[in-house]
Amino acid sequence: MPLTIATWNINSVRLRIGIVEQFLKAAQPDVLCLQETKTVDETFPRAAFEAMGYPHQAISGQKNHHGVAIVSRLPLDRSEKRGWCGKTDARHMCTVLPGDIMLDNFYVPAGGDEPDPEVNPKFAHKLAFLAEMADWSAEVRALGGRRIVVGDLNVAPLETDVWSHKQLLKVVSHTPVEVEAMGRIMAAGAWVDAIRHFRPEPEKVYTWWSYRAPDWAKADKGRRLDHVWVSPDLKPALAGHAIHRDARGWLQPSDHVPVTVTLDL
DNA sequence: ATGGTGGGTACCCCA
Repeated sequence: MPLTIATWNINSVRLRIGIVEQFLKAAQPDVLCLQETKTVDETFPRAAFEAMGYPHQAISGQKNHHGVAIVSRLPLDRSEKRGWCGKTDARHMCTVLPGDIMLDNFYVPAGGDEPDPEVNPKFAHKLAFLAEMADWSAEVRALGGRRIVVGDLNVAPLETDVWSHKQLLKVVSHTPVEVEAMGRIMAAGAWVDAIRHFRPEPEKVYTWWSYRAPDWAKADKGRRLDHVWVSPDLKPALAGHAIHRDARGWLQPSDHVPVTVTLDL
């Protein structure tokens, strides 16, 4: 049985519900994980997703910023949010899919502009969040079971995850300290990078292009900030993927594009 | 080296 999971930093789900519908019609994922929904739960467009065939919903929003959600054709069980770094930020939602597959949807702090935790508390928060994810991954590895992590992790870990490794060494998202922090998560052995399973280096792979570039497609100064990881026991089930680059060119786009992974279970 | 764009909200935060 195929299972397709999508992840997309939507940068306001209310503003972009139209292109979300466009994406769902085209890609037909079973589950869509959103980040940066930017709405409290009361004004999340529940009915629109129901009408599109996604009645099962696990939502964690807050005013102004952040916000994550999982909407699904399939029933969701034991959905819960959890605080990270001792904060109540809406950056994580967990649920269990049919077949006992645990799904975690993350929105890792972007980290501000200055890549120095001593002077920039946002960058310190990002590093602390990634460190907590590493501890959590070690626990997950010990527990075992079928698991999927998706989200905007705001780190482009590989040299080929950015348009210019050299020019981004001091740019938040690709600094050595962040890459090492993500390396410690992966060193726990809990995760297989599903996108790089399908698209190994040295191919360049991007999921985000800045709004500030006048011609994003021509300049193509992208970064791979959005990720899908699966537990090692799901690696044999990895059946396909897509990076929906065309969505960056849609009307009023998000700066991130949807990423889908299909498992054959 | 700098500033470029976009979203939410309420005149400034965050990405």
